[in-house]
Amino acid sequence: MARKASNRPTDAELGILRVLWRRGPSTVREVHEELDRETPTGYTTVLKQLQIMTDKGWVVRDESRRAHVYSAGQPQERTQLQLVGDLVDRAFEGSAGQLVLQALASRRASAEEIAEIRKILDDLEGDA
Amino acid sequence: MARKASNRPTDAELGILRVLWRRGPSTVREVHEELDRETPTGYTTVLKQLQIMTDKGWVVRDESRRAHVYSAGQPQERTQLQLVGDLVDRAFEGSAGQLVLQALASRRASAEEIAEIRKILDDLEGDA
DNA sequence: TTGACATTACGAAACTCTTCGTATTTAATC
DNA sequence: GATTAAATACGAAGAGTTTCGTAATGTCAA
Repeated sequence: MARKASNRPTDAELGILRVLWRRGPSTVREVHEELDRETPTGYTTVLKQLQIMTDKGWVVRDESRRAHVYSAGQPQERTQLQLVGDLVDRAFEGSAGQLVLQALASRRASAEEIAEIRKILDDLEGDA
Repeated sequence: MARKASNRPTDAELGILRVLWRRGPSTVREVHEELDRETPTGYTTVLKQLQIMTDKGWVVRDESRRAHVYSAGQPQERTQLQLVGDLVDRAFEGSAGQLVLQALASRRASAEEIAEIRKILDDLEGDA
């Protein structure tokens, strides 16, 4: 009796991806140091996660040096896109507009972001 | 060695919440019939989930009749808000604006929704 | 009251996720 | 080559999720 794999990074995996997005390619030690500051974590825990994430394809590993170097397997934007699309399907019946409304209603967006959002809205209406 | 409870509905739980949001208060049989169309599921599976969700507080149970009647424990919008906020924190470094940009870049929004989004943007800028 | 049948309760199996201890390997240094 | 420090590999434990079979219970009708 299993659940089907969900095609999105788990919480721990996303925590590591955040670090890699910020730092770029990093060794286990580097990832661990940063992660350990936010959330105390064992070194081998991070190592194991990175190994698992390599298998799953979330990160790629450069083994050319003794300390392997890991980096995100796909651009940050692509992963974010997947996550948003997934949430739209699971909680908003496929309506991105509804999700946007909830997001804007709840949290601050910067003036620059608001301007960018307007531009995208213009483009969207231009097509229609 | 545990992961900490994540304060958001799991996939199966969200599937059931979607049904309750659409149908309103429903018996196990009603939820099962609808869910089974999209994703074949056993009756007792749905029952068990609803019992678990009752414990977790995601749904409330009316036992006044033989066939218990379940309904969502909080408004759809509130759960959606939690989910969006959670994703903003976990994948967008707290920036709702970035999430909105990704959402709009990826999926269609209706003309009505776009108009509504513009209105919210106006309000946001009015405050600032 | 006694079937018959629907419904709920209970419990466990199969699997994933997360964590980390211990063992092994690697590479530089003596 | 032997020693040593750092890094990786392995494996397993504990918690949570998802699924469902089977048992117990409730309800209506004959």
